[in-house]
Amino acid sequence: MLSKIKAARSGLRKSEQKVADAVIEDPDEAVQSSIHAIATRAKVSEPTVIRFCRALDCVGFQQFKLKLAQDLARRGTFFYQDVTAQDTSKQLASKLLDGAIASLVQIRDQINEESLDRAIALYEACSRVELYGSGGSAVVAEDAQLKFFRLGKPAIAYSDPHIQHAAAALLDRDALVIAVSHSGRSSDILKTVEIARAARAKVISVTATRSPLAQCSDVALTVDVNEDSDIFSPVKSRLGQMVVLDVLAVGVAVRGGEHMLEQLARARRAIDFKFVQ
Amino acid sequence: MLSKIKAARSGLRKSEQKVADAVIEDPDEAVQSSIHAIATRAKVSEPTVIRFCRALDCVGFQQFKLKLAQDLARRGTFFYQDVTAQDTSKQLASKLLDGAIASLVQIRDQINEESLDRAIALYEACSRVELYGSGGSAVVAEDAQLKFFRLGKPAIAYSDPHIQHAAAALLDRDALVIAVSHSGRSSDILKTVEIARAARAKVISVTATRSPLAQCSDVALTVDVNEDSDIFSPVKSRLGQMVVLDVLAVGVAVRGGEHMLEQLARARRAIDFKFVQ
DNA sequence: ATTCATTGTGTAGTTTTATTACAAAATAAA
DNA sequence: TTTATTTTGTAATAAAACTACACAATGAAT
Repeated sequence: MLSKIKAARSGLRKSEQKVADAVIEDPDEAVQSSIHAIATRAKVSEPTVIRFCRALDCVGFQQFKLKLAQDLARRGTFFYQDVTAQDTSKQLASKLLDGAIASLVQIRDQINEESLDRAIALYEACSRVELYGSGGSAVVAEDAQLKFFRLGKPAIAYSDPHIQHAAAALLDRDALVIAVSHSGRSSDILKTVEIARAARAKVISVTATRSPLAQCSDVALTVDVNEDSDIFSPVKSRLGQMVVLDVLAVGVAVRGGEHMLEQLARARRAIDFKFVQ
Repeated sequence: MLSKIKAARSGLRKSEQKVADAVIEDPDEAVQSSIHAIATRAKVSEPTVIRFCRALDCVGFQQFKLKLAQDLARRGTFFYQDVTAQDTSKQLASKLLDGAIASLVQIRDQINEESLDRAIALYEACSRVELYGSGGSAVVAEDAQLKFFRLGKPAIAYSDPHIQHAAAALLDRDALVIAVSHSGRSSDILKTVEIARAARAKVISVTATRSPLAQCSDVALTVDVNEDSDIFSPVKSRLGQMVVLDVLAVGVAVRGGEHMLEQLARARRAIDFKFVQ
């Protein structure tokens, strides 16, 4: 709703724009105000405020306020907070989970559909997949390997930079590399990708926007997350990377049709077989 | 707010309870209704509706509606939806991310503070940590190893069940095991934990509520997630497990005071050093 | 069982808020 | 400059929210 106001602003009449500005300036105030209060603040007449609401596809002021309130509620649900030594365990957990949730919300709102489609196309065109990630990203690469090797083409993950170099040198034009790196600035992974591209392999990177790694890959699936806060290596971006790779794998699976879904179901049953009870 | 109404219901007067019931029965309708409409539906007078609002710590009906609306907005934000073959990539990604977010919200709302405190205490009392997880859970165990080994005590993750057995047999009463398993029913991990406990090591499990694994460990950090939908091995519970272990590690770090935080900062800088630019 | 006190509920009226109809002002076109 | 059109505000109306107060119900004490 707030973004809708911003988008619609230029298409509004002059005095309606004043209302838009007043609302944007302090939305929290706006949801608690009456028409009169908003009209006064925006220095316009009361009917203008109603016309403003109608221009935004609301039947009246009340509905506008309701929509705005819900928008604000969604927005402010999971906000990042620093943990302090005084927090109880419960508070600590809530804060960290809120942070993680907020970062996934951010990723959801930033999905680049085109990149995703191109990534799926690259997988469909390749004959095998190699996943490279070191340190924390190794975990993500391994997790993704588990998904991709069930999709029918060989998939393998390497976490040692030296082995990555060697493996990359042995790739060919039918190979697909998925390079995972939080910062996209680690010299190891950049070198590996350079080698892989020299061997004419295709490269999908899962990394930060506009990072060197993103720039030197065929498709970049970007995962940008506010990490200032993480005490350890970046958990939040790791979660995001895992989900993004899950999206890619599911995307491939869904486009693979019945046959592929059946194959996946079989793989799951084989694992469930090991459970007791 | 809705849960507040439910909680307050019994403490309300008879006719106010009628209002509560009317609101609970159809909250979405309620947020769009006037006092008159709600009063009619609940078969009470209009002032009763206002008194009902006041009983819930709202200054008036408008504020009540606003709060309720925001509550509903938060509630219905991320709901799980199955992916279909007709989805665009964008829809697919949104659905999967919503599902992941919903599961983290669920975990946040289910945190057991007492378990968390006891888990922190177990870490503080131990001299070394071993992390066991196989298959998908191996990834989680490895990720956690990265966190825990920075906290000052040796930490090692094993993903091969046979090696887990052997390692568990060599533990002593000062060792802490962190056992990760989605289902908590894999016979391998149960056997491993049995061996570890026979060696008098302490066991923290990260698994499903009331699973065999949860029942045979000293502390269970439970991660319950609706997985019906996952095409692959359970991504959502894996995310949840990672975050829960992050909470545990941060909890330990925060209680460790300045010294420990400084040590962690140093570890991060050592890694950042490798980046280009 | 009856009275009195207390609590709960509704009626009727008041105030505030939202909305409409219309007229004046501003803008653009002829 | 005139005319048509759009934009904006004024004033009136309708609707909604709220208040004051009176009546009803309940329960405790005689």
